[in-house]
Amino acid sequence: MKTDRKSAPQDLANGSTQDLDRGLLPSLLGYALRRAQSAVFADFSATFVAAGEAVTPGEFGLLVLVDRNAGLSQMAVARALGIDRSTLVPILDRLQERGLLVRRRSPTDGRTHALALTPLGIKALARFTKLVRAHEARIASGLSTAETRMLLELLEKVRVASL
Amino acid sequence: MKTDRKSAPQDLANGSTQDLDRGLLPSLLGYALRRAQSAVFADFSATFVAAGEAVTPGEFGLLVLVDRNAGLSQMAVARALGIDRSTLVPILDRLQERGLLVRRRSPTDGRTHALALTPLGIKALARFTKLVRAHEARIASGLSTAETRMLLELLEKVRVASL
DNA sequence: TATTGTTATACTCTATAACTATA
DNA sequence: TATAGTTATAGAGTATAACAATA
Repeated sequence: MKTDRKSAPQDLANGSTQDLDRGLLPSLLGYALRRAQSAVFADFSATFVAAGEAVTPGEFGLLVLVDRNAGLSQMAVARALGIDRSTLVPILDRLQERGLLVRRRSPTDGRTHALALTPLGIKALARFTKLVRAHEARIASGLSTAETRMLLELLEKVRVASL
Repeated sequence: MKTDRKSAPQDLANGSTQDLDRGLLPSLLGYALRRAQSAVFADFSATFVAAGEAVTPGEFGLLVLVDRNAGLSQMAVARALGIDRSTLVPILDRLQERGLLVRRRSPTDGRTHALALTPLGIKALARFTKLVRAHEARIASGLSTAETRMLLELLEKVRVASL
């Protein structure tokens, strides 16, 4: 396949309202994924800002993980999230400063911290979960339930194939 | 729907190989999108590193855009990419330092820059495009062509619903 | 020796605000 | 006045390397 450079349109210079030629980009899965992700992230942020809350998708995922798995270590969380252990430190610092989560010394292994939500963190997570459900309903509002299920399956197939 | 906190499993402390309980996360579109994106991004990076090239998905998209739309201004590119004009500056700086792209003064509007690929940039983009096609084939390798087409459509519906 | 968490450091992406040149 | 591009600055996310405490 060729890049087809010759068929480029005329000079569009600056603030033209007309659509740009995106070439092969619209046929790329990676590009569609990035654009969808970006729009979904914007809706997530807007949902929380509108409710006077401040949580990122990553923080929400972390809170759910710690809530469901008592006494998780930082390494275990980092592995589950696919990030470096050093990356996790400032994220936990912030959550801890906000009183949502605590690092306890593990009684069985002095090197690790047993992570746990505080009572405040548990209540906050319940509020966040409601907001996430509203957000999810909005981003899936253009899809039937069958399509939503299908999309989840296809995304998982892509994820596995990309590992 | 409830959060179903009671049914959480036993203490998993640290480096347990066993899978964690991710609660409601696997049913969330936003979460599936983030995880797929992350894996796809990792494959993109690995593909370029293996070929001795260094381009991010964002840089590739920018290069395609400038290639297909001669004389585009920075504002037009920023709008098309959905980023602030100030965010674009260091990205263009890097591409220009690498000799792939130039900022020319627009003859018609002294405030704007007409962006264009250099001959080197055009050749580089051709190489990058081949790598992207290989990368795309890999991430879509778990899908039939019908599924790939379907996934593109569903992602676009999600993007539009999230705006 | 190996692992966990932390710190120091660095790079990218993102933004807002203020500045300049031009319209 | 308004717009385009730049700079200064700041915050979040990502990483690597080195260190202390513990195993």
